[in-house]
Amino acid sequence: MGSGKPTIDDVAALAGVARVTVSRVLNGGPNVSDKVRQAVLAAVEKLQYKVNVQARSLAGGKSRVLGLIYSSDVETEPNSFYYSAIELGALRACSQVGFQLGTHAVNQHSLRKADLVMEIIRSRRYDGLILTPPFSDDAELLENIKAVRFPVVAVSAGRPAQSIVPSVSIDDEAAGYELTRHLLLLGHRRFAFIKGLEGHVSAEDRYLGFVRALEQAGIAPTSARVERGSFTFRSGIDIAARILNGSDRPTALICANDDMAVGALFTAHKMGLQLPRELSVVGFDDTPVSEIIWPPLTTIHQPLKTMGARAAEILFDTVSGEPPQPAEHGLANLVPHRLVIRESASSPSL
Amino acid sequence: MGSGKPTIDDVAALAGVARVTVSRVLNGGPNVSDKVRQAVLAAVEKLQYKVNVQARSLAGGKSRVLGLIYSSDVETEPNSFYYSAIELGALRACSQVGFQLGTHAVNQHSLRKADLVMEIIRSRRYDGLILTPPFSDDAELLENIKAVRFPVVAVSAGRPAQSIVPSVSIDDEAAGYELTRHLLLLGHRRFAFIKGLEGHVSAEDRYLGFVRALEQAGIAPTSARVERGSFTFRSGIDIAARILNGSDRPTALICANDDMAVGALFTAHKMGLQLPRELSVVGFDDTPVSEIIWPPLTTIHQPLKTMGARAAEILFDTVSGEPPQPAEHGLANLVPHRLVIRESASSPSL
DNA sequence: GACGCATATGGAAGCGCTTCCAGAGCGATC
DNA sequence: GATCGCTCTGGAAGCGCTTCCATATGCGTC
Repeated sequence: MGSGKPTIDDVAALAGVARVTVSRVLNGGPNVSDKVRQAVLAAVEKLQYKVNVQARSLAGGKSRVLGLIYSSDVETEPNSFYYSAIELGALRACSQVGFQLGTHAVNQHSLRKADLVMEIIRSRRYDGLILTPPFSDDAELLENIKAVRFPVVAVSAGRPAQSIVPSVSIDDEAAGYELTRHLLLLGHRRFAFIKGLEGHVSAEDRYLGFVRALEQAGIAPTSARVERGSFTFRSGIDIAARILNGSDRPTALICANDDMAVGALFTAHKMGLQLPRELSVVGFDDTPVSEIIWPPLTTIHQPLKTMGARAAEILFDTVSGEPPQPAEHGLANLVPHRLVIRESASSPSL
Repeated sequence: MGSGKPTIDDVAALAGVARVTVSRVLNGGPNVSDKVRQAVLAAVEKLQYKVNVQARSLAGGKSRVLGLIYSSDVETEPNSFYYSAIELGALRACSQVGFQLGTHAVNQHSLRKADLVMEIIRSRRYDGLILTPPFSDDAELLENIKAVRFPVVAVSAGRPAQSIVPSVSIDDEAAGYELTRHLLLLGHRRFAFIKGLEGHVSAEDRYLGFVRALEQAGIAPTSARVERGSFTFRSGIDIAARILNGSDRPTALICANDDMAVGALFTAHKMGLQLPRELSVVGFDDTPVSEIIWPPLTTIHQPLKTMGARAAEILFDTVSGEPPQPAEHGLANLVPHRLVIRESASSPSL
C-alpha cells in the first residue's frame, strides 16, 4: 500500500475497522453502526478510494454490466437512430446505478444469429441482456434464453414474444389505429401501406390497427395497396415509386417507419408532386429526421429512450433478485406513444 | 468442477497439463509445443470453455475495456449520428480483438466536465479512452490525462490538441478548401458561412480552408457573411433565416455541419426558394440525412466509422505496450475525406 | 442471574485467472 | 563429460473484493 491505487484494505486500516465492514458500508449492507459508517466514509473520501470493479465482479459473481443486442445490417444503418435512442436510455439508467452497458451488433442474416446471442450469454460478461428487434421477436431464441434462466428483456416485442419474457413496448396496434383515424378524419379514402420486414411483429401490429380503422370506417381493407419494404430509406423510395406511378393513386400513404416515409417523400418530390396537397405521407417512430425533412412528418412518437431505460430497470430488479414481475400479467410493460401531427398529412385535394 | 461453468482448471485437467499452460495457449504465449497446444484446444472445444473475463481482468491488471466519451447535450441529440458512427467503428474494432467498449455521455456544460472524465479514468474500468469533440479539443484536460500517463486518443481534434496526445482526424482545412473550391468553380461569388460552436477547433479549420479558397480566387473573405451556430438543425433554421432575409442574399451557403445545412434547407423551403437554383447549400460530415433530404446535400464525407476504428486500434497498441507512436510526428493520424457531390449545390442562376 | 435473541464486527476462504520464478530436458560447445 | 543456453512446463503467490460463518456485545425475559 501507500503506492498505487488505494484498496479496500487501505480504507479499512485508516478507518480502523475490518475489510468486511468497509465492504458492508460500500454496498449498503445492514448492521453497521452510524459511527463506524461515518469513519469508513471519511476514510474513503480522504483516500479518494474507488472500488475495483473487476475484483468486485469476480468475488461477487456479478459483472454489473448489461448487454444490448442490436441488429447490424449495412442496409439498415441509416436507421441506426432507432437503436441509438434505446441505447442512450439504457445507458443513462445504467450509469445512475453504477452499471455499465455493453453493446453488441449481431448480423441478423447470420444463420448462427441465435447461437451468437447464446454465446454472448455464456461469456458471463453480462448480468442481463436487452434484446431489440428482430431479436426480441425470435420466439425460439427467447425460449432458449428462458430455459437457461438468464435475465432478459425484449424491447418492442410482438404479442407472442411478450408472453415468453418481460418486455417493454408501445401498443403498436392502437398506434396504427390512431394514425389511420387521423388520416380518415382528414378526409382520405384511398390508402396505401408500406409494411416492414417480415418477422418484426410489432411493425406488423401497426398494420392491424390500420385495418381495424378502415373497417370501422366502412372501407374495405382490400381496397388499400399494401407492399412490403425493408425499413430502409431506399426501399421507401422504390416502393413509393411503384405505388405512385400506378393508376388510381392513393391520397394517403402510411409507412411502417419513418425512414421509409422519408423515402416516399423523396420519390414524391422527384415526381414533382405538391406535398402534402397531392399526397399525404405518414411514418412511425418520430426519429429526428421526421422534423428535419420537408414537409415535416406526421408520425407516431415512440419514447425510445424511456423504453431503453425501462428495460434496464427491469433487469436491475431481476438481477438483484427482486420478485420476478407479478406473473403473466406485468410481464409486458406498455409505455405511451403519441400521435405527432406535423405537415406531411393534410386533407386531400378534392 | 463438473457442475457450473467449466474453469481453466477443468480444461487443464482434461488436457492433462498445468493451469499455466492452458493460460499460455489461450493468450498466445510462447514456448508451447504443438502437441500440447492441440490437446489444450481440444479440451477447450469439448468443454465449451470460455474465459472468465472478470477473473482475467483482475489477475492481469487490465480490463480489456475501452471507454468512449461523448458530449451529451439535449440540444445536439439529433446530431447523435456523428457519435454513433464513431462508436460503431470503435465497437467493431474492439470486438475483433476481444475488447469491450463502454460509452460515457458527459454533459459538456457541466463545470466539472474535466473532473468527470478524470474520475472515469480513476475508476480503472478502462484501459484507454477515446475522446470526441469537444473533449478532444480541451487542451487542459488532455494535459491532465497525459500527466497521469493514461492511454487516450482524441478524435477530430484540432491542431493544438493533436500535439498533446495521439489523434485521428481528417484534414479539415483542406476539406473546407475543396468544398469552397467546388462552389467557386460552379460560378458562385457571393458566400455566407455558418460556423459551429466555439471550441470545436476542427470545425473552425473548415472555415480557414474557406478563407484560403476565397483569397486564392481573389475574393475578399470579408465580403462573406459569417455567423456562428451551434451545430443543431434549429440553429441552422434560425441563422439561415437571418441571412436569407437580409439584403444582398448570397448564392451559396456553407455550413460547418450537415445538421445546420439541413436546417438552412428547411428555411429555404419555407421561404419558397427554388433549390438549388436560387440558393446552393453545402454541409459537412455526410451523415445519413444528407442523402435523405431534398435536395440531397453536397457535403464532405468524413469516414467516421474508420476514425472510430483507428482510434481503438491505436489504443490497443498503446495498451499492449507497443512502442508509442514514432514521436511528435505520427501522433496525428490523418484519414482521407471526400467531397460528395449531390444536388443541393449548382451554378447560381444568373 | 442464566438464557435467548437481536445487532454489530471480524476471520478466513475463495472467485478464476495471470505473473513470477524455478526446474526439467536436451542438443551444442569447449 | 561438464558447462552453457535454449525450449518447454509447472508450482505458488496473489490480484481486490465478497461471502459464509463465528464471535462479541447489549438488552429484555422468566
